[in-house]
This record gives sequence, structure tokens and C-alpha cells, in this order.
Amino acid sequence: MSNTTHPDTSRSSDESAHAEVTVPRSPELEVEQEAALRLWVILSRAHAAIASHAHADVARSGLTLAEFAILEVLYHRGPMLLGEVQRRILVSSGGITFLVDRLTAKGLVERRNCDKDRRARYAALTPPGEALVAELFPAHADAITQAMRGLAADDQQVVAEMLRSLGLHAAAKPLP
Amino acid sequence: MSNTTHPDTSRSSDESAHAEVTVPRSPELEVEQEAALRLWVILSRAHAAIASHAHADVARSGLTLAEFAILEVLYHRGPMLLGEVQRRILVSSGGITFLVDRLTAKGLVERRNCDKDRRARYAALTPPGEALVAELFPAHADAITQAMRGLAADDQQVVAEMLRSLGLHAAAKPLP
DNA sequence: ATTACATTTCTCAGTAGTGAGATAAGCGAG
DNA sequence: CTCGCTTATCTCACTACTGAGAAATGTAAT
Repeated sequence: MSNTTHPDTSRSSDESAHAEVTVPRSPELEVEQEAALRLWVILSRAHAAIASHAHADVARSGLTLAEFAILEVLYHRGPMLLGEVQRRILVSSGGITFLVDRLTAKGLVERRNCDKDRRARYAALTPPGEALVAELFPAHADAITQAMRGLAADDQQVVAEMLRSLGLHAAAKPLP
Repeated sequence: MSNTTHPDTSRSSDESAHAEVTVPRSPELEVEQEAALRLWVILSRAHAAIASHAHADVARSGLTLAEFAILEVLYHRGPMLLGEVQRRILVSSGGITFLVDRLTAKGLVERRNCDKDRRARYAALTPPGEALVAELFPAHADAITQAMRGLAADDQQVVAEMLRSLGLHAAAKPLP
């Protein structure tokens, strides 16, 4: 089964074990919080559900989602600085080193020095890496598409647009 | 920084390293796939961005998101069979045992036998666990609410409704 | 009752990462 | 030039899980 972690905050009407409100606050805030918490649960579930399909698909080739994401971004955008890849696929700094190491060990990716900046290094697909992505990508795109069929394509665009705002705002906001 | 794993599939116009299309397919499918892949990226990013705020908030009390999710669901719904908690917070079967063990070690949760089914066990908050959730929840709800401010509350409801369809469909679909 | 199967939790070896700090290089002001 | 700050990658000890399978119990059909 698919698996991700998220809170459950659906207080369905009065069946909650703790209905008493200790601090009465503004009704607007209450409504806003309810919407936000509900969306958080649903967002987590939707992400988990889709991710499990994506994961199951890439796992067939012995890759993790993070590995596949790297291969894919290098395939579609060409060689890229490690830091750039890191920001794109959202792993930690240690993570990108680790993942590129592993992909290098598999012969799918290689590091290249950067002439302009001797601290920096490029990640680039090797020919076998390129061949692998070319082979895997169509089926993967199809798996994602199938998994997304719960929503019509035009609704998908609406959701995407809204989630983009949401994500940008949250990413921009400094962590507490 | 926040961190999650997801593919990057944004082929912005023609700067892609691989623009040649090998197999010409139906334009509808092409459009559908583009929408689906784009949504997958954006969904992943939005989830990661919000999750990092949620994570930073609960981490202040030395809890993981999964632990907090368990405490919260037990707080709001009362004692619950382990399997039920597992399905709600979406962890593996091993995960729920492990997490409840850890919360038990922290004195926040206890197991109770089930009279009707001797295989099954309840998870329930201890008084300290209940007190902790009562103390943490308001600030946590606030953190989530703040993180979600990229979208107006009514838009949040629209997105939530759509994501619910998406998630239910994907969760129902058997994995390949 | 017996057999076969399903469900619930637990076990545990394994893994995919994280994150804090180290190292090295570039960058700008004085 | 050189001091202080920033940026890019790497190191490594650590962790929060996963997932496959075991054990125990329930359930149903013959």
C-alpha cells in the first residue's frame, strides 16, 4: 500500500472526543483554520495516493522516486549544477550528493567540473542513463496520467494553478 | 529548508535537451499527460512546502509529523484500533507498531486490549498525552493556517474538494 | 470439526534519505 | 591584498521509517 504521513483533523460534527472550546476566538479565524486543516489532510492524502503510483512505477526499474526525478530533470533540461538539481527535486544538500553518487555507481549519471566556478559540479546523464530515461519515461508519464484520472484535465489545470500559489507562498514564508 | 522528492517535468518551450518526439500520439492524450505531469510536480511542491512548515512546528516539541498525527487523531476521535490509526495516518503496518511503541515510551499513548477481537489492540492517549495535544494543537493549527495563506479560504475549499476526488480515485486504483 | 483463507499486529533487517558541520572556492569592501 | 561573508559541495553519524514475512486469531465453507 501507499504510505505517507499526515495529520487527521476531520472533526466530523459532534462525534469528537473533545468538543469543548476553551478559548473563544473570532469566527472568521475559526472558519479559516477549519479550511486550512481540512486542506492539509486532503492535500497529504492526495499526494500520498499519487506518489504511491509514481513510486510503484519507478520501483519496477529499481529506482527510487528521487533518483528518477534526477534522471528526468537531466533528460529534459540537460546537464545541471548539483545545487540546481537539488532545488528542483527538493532534497537536502547531503541528499543530492548521496543520490548522484548512487546514480554514478549505477552508471547512469556522471559529474563534470565547472570551468567558471571550481566549487561547483555538473550532473549529466551518461549514454546508458539517457537510454534508460528514454525507455522508462513514456510508461511513467502514462502511470501518472492514469493516476490523475480522478479529475478532468481542465480541472487539473485549475487545481494546479491554485496549488502553485499555495506552494509559492508557503515556500517563500520563513520557517518558524 | 523543506524537502521532498518529486519529478521536474516542466519543459519550458524549446530549451529542452530532447525536443524530438519519437512516437506521434493523439493530441488529446498529449494534452492530458501534460496536465497530469504538471499537476504532479506542483502537487509535490505544494505538499512539500506546507509539510515543511508543519514539520518545523511539531519538531519544536520533539515529535515527528507521524507521531503528532497519531496524537491528534486519538485526541479528536478517541481510542482507536491500531489498524484504524494506520489507515488514517497512512503509515506501513510496521510503522504503526513502531510509532505507537515510541509514543508509549514517551508516556503519551498506551495500548489497550480489545475484548471483541483478541488480535486487535487499541491505542489511546494517556493523560499526559492528552495534555500535550491540548497544549500544542492551537499553535499547530495556526502554523498550518498561516502556511495556507497563499490561497483564500474559499479557494481552499474548492481545491480541497477537487483534491479529494483526485486522492480517492488514485487510492482506489490498484497499483501496477 | 477441519480446512483454508483473511485479518491484525508484531518483528527486524534494511534503506533512503536528513541535517549539522566541514571544506573549499568565489566575492566585495576597504 | 586580505578580511569577512556567501555559496557549492561533500562527509558522516543518525533516524524515521519501510516492507516482507511471522505469529496469532477470527471466519466461513465443507
